[in-house]
Amino acid sequence: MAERTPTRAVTIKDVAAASNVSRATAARALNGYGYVGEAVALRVTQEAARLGYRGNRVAQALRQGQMPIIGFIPGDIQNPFFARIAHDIDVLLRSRRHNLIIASSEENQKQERELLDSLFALNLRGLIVAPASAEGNDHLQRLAAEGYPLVLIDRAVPDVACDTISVDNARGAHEAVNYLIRNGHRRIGVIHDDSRIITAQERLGGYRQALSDSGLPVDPHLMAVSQSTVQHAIDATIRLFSQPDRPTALFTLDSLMTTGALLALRSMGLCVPQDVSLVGFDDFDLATFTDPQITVVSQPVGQIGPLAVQMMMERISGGDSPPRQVRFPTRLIVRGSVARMSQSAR
Amino acid sequence: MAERTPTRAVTIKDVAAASNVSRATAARALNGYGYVGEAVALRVTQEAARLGYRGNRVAQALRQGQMPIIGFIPGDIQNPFFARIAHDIDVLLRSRRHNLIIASSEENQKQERELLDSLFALNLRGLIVAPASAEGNDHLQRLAAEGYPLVLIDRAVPDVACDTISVDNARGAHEAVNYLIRNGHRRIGVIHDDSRIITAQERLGGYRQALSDSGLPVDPHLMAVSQSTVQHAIDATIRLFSQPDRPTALFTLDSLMTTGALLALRSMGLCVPQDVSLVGFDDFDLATFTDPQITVVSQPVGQIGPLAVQMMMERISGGDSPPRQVRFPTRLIVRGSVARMSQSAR
DNA sequence: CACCTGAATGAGATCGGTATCACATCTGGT
DNA sequence: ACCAGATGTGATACCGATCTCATTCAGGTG
Repeated sequence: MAERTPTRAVTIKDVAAASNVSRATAARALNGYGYVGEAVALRVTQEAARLGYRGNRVAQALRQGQMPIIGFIPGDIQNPFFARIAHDIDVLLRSRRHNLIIASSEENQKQERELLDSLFALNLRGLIVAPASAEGNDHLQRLAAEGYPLVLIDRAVPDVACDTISVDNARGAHEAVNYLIRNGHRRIGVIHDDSRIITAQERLGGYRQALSDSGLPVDPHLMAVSQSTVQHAIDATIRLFSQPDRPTALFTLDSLMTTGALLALRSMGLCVPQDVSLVGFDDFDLATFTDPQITVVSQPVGQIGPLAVQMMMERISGGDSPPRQVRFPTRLIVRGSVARMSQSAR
Repeated sequence: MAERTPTRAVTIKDVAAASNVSRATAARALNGYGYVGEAVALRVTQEAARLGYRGNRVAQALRQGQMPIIGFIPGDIQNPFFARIAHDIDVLLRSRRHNLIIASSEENQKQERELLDSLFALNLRGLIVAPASAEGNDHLQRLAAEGYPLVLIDRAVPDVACDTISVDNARGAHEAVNYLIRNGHRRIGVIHDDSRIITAQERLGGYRQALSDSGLPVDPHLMAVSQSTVQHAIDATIRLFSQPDRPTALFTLDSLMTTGALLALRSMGLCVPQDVSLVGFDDFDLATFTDPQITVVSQPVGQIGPLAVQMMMERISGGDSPPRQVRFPTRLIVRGSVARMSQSAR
């Protein structure tokens, strides 16, 4: 049928020639605008189908100014949290005839800047970003100020006026720690990371606040610095629980740290929840896989992607309403990893 | 500084005007080809920097025929196996100044076809695909025949002549089942799926072959049909182990099924490995998280992405050597989930 | 019957960058 | 002094699709 040299694609010129009309008329027939004769329109569409014509998106994009593509810069695509969101965004965008480019910043702001530049140069329609750092976001600020479609997810940052979707980290952490306190715990350890990721800062803030609200001291000996990897969390947990007067409960700031803590506690021969109670931030597969299952603060992962896409599409189609800042509540899922402290043990 | 209206980007025309040279000269200076005077070159690059000029990739792509983008169609981006590969590909492509578009087929061939079309229309430089089905791959075949840069990963399919990277599924499965046999097991169950994914078929083939090689019968009662989800695997496992003469060992064809099997066995009060020995195909986080840890057939995940990128870049830069078909060996990682059958128990 | 309106079409500009070609200038060798 | 070749620069075509503008022709109106 369609006689095609291997390398050359069918252009609108070919269709026009095959239909004995001009390029302009062919374009009108194929895109259905302006005046086109019925017979001609039919002929053109048939020829297009016969030749296997597919419009060249690049040329269209040049004319119209942009590619039908949205960029997504998550903190780390291998993190199930972001993988899930990426998947949701991808599916929804596709249903709106757009594509998604994913480029992971690997929690590195320098890389984030580079990615931003490189994606921006592709003339995408907009960007969805989970900023790697709470500070130094002038690159985002500039984009937002220019009115470029930008949606921030998971991590709100100050001074950047754009649509933002985040989670109430402070309150979630507060609730988790408070739950431990209500169960009689007084020495509550925390594995946190010293990075500039704002979610971690907010969660640590919630931990501190919960302690002070109950009149408990914020003891530096109970706070172990880690990074957001399983291995670092293992080390930090071991450090924390090798102390003479060790915590009776532990709060971990994300799922990787929770995993690390579990592995470390097991290697130290400490049982959850008999020896140590545990609450983690962010729900994850493993949490229901252990025995007992882990009590966690869960985030509404499934709502973030869809809302991000909705906000993005509104921006793209010219909505210039003031930026929306949505903050989802978290939910404490009580499972079996917290034991009630007896009075005597305090 | 750079006086920019919000919507209009800096073009090479602006740079040329600011430098008092023609567009052609500006282009030469910025891309470093042809003859350009030293002083002029300096002036142009400085003006470009001052104005914040970023080349328009879309225009470049139109001229040169393609976008500096590779497409990737995995079976399921939420599967850690593919997430890992996607990440590797992304990092390597970026170091070669390319971007990656990921579009998950969700193991659905129809969707795969649609994605292929939609990505193809974007004039990408090439596609990396994990075909959803072993059959009906005329869409891939056509692309390969045209000489379009195409690399198939994880799943080799017959009749498509292009670079392919896969894993020796049959041999891996054979080795796993053989290991169970050597440990005295005779009634070895398998959870398989009836889908058209070729890896599953090959692994099931290895299971069958290992049994026949040892003179053991292939008993349909020992084979439970599932799908590649945790929930389906749970059901299949329960069915399998509710029979009167239940298996003493179980082989699962992928990590999701292994997870499901573990959950099901626990819910039935069966202990691994005392009551049932278990070997799974594909290593995964959970496997080292359980007690005892699970013996698995591991695939060289970390090698697939890099090799795929290498092959792709060779194709893009015009290499027209005959298609390479690389098949990686698997490795049996012996951990604690297989018990030796005593003679008496047979 | 001149004039207008709407339908149908083609010619050509345009998007931003790149590549070819032509023109000018300069150098050095004979 | 003259020409070949190297060097620097601008004009212009081109990639493929779209859109504006001009043109043509049919039919209706005063």
